[in-house]
Formats: sequence, C-alpha cells, structure tokens
Amino acid sequence: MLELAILGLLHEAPVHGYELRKQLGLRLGGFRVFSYGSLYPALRRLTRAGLIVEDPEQTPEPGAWSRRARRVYRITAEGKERFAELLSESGPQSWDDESFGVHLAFFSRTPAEARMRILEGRRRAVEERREGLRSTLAKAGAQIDRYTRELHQLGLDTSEREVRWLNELIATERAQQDSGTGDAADHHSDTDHPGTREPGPGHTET
Amino acid sequence: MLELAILGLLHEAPVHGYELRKQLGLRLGGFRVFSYGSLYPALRRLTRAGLIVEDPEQTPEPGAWSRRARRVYRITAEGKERFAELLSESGPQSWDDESFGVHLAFFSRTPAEARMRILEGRRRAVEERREGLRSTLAKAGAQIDRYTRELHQLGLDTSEREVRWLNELIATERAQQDSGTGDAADHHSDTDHPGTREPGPGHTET
DNA sequence: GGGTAGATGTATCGAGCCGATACACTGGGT
DNA sequence: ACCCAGTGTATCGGCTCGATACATCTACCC
Repeated sequence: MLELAILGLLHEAPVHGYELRKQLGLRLGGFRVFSYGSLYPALRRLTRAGLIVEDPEQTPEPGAWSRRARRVYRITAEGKERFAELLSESGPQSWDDESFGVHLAFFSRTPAEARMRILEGRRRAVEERREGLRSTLAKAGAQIDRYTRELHQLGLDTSEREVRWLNELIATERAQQDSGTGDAADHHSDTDHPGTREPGPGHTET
Repeated sequence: MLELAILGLLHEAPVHGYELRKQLGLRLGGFRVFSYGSLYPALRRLTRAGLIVEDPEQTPEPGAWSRRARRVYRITAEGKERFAELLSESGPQSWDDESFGVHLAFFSRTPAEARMRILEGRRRAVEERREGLRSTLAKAGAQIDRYTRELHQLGLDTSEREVRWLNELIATERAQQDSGTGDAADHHSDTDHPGTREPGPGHTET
C-alpha cells in the first residue's frame, strides 16, 4: 500500500522523503500516516526495483555529502506502469480499512471499472463484518461481556452507516458511468443490489 | 496485546492453541482476530517468560509425539500478576482501536480507576482524531480529492458518534463508582470535564 | 558573538503481526 | 476404499511501527 501511495505522489512531482511523508499525511488526511521506519525502507525497495530513481540533478554528488542532504526521488516509466497496475488491483487486500483509504485517495486516476470493483468489494467486506457482528449479538449477545456487547453494537452501527455511504457512492458512480462515458449503454436496470459482480475473464494475477 | 488476550483467556481455563484462537474470536467478537502466525510465537514467548506453562497432564510425552498432538497451556502465578499489571496499563498504547477493544473485553476484571483512565484516554484520542479531521476538512476541504473528502466526512461522523458513546459509558461508569462501591468514600471530586458535549446543530439526517 | 530551541532531514533497529504455506491426524460420508 | 473437511501445530518472509540517533538549518534572544 505504501508502494501505491509513494508512486501516486511521485507521479505528480519529484520530492524527497521528508516532504513525501508530509504530502502523504495531507493527501490521506491523517486517517493513515506511515512512519519513517516504513517510508525509507520502502523508498529503497522501490529504487532497487527500478520503479523510482534518485534525481541526479537535485541530489548532491557522493563527494559533497553532508548528511541531511535531500535525496529527491523521481518516478520511472516502469514505475508508472506499476502504478497503473496497482490502481486496478481490486482483490480482497484492497478492501480492508487501510488499503481502501489509500485506493480512494487516488480514485480520480483509477479506471471506472476498477473503481466499481473496489467499491463493491469494499461494500461486500463491510456487509460481511456487519452480518458477523449482527449474528454474534443475536446468538451470544447475552453471554458476552456488557462492554464488549456495547462495542459490538457501536461497530454494527458504524458498519451499517458505511454500507449506506458506499451505496450512495456506488449510485453516483454508476450514474456518472452511464452519462459520462458517452459510449456506455444504460444497462443499469433497476437492480440496486447487484450482489457479487464477477469481474469476468479478468483474472487477478498475483 | 495478544499477550493480554491470551493471559486473560487462560486465566479462566487451560486450553490449547487452536481452541484459544476460536475463543479469542468469540470473546473479541470477530472485530479482532489474531492469526496463527502471531499466536504460536506469542505462546512460545509467554512460555519462555514463565507466564504460562504446558500442562504436563494433558500434553503427551516427547516419546509419543504424533504431530497435531495438543499442547495445553496453563497460566502461572507470575502470569496472573502480569495479567493484572497489563489490565491497569492505560498509556497511549491502550487507546488505539485494536488495543482498546481487547482491553474492553476484559473490563469486568479491570479495576475501576484503570477503567476510567482507559475510557478517558480513549475519548481524548478519538477527540484528537475528530479535531484533526475537522480542521482538515475546514482548511483543505476544497483542495483535496472528492472521494477522500467524503471518506473524511464519514470518519468525522464516526468519531463524533464514538465520543458520544464513550461519554455515555463514562457517565454510567461514574455513577456505578459512586453508588456501587459501598465501602469506598464518594470522593468523586468535581474535576469532570463538562465540555466535549457536542450539540451538533444543523446536521442533515438521511 | 554565543547560546539554544525547534524544525528539517536521513537512517537503523528490534519486535510484533500477518498471510501464505506446509504437514499430519481424525471423522464421517459415499 | 476413497476422499474431504475440520482439527491441530508450526515456520517463513515481509511489512510496519516506535524508539532512537545524528546532522543541519533557521530564528530568536542575551
């Protein structure tokens, strides 16, 4: 996920580590902050993989190295490819809280079909959590601790609200898909709950 | 955190790893599940630390070892001490989502003062998150991505709800502390924070 | 000039947790 | 006889975090 976030920010402009983390906090709005202990190793991983490079114009020569000297990173062509690839990843690992937020932050660059898959996948995940909490409360509600029960109730309410929120988002998305992409047929029909929408032949490689 | 959860469950009855994980899922209600990749190393750590032991009566001899043979763990005296110690830990690390849930699951065994500290610490943490989201929306609301903005709004609502929830929990707790503990002097000391009670005006309800 | 406080900036380390994976025994159904 | 799902223990690599260290730059005050 850090990989996606770094690539996404470097896609816009070359920056150095410290600045990158601040941008990350702003872009992700503080609901997800990565520590330097994750950031610097990730930058090295990405460099090793050839997805980003240290900008030689803004990074000083090894001779005049002062410590605290900025290392400015740029995204490469392979990096952009990888970024597009990651954007369209819509498997279960894109549905958990953290990853979903990161994905959402780059939704404006995400293809419409991938957006749909991610939103519906997320909804499915939240619905599952909701049902789990619901059945736990129904079946074991009397046996479990009062505090835990209250926490479950709070989690249940939160899940219900998020599902409603996702439904609105999906509806908006669908409307834009029908009107915005002139070629798209208006096949939205009347099914508000399309259920498990299979991506079809698009096999998720891993 | 796993340490606390394991100790808490073994405090009630000796069980083996597999069963332990199931109990954990039930007790924590599925809002927090630990994987075996965490559980088994944790069990070994705790054993090495002398906080738990393999029950020799229910664990077969090394001679007749079949693989898949159950290793039944029991809590030791030191383990019970450590458990009580962990229960009263109320530092910042007890306030994040995951840890707070685990702490709450064992609240019935937690001393009243520790309960208060944890609840108020949690409230403070959620209030901070709420203010962070609020200021982000106010200051950078127009610049950030529409999707991210919506996610922030959802997070803000969730935080507000949790603060209200915590306020109720704290009020109940305070009332019980004043009335319930017959021998304890009612030294509740009016230092309660009357603020943070959100009036929530003009909130559009769906 | 000298002091010092705080932001900037890069970097490492240990430890926890996870997902994937492997292996092995058991019970029941067909 | 065969298979399969559930039970059970265990390891591995990899990601992330918090703590920590160290160096530089700026600004402000005495």
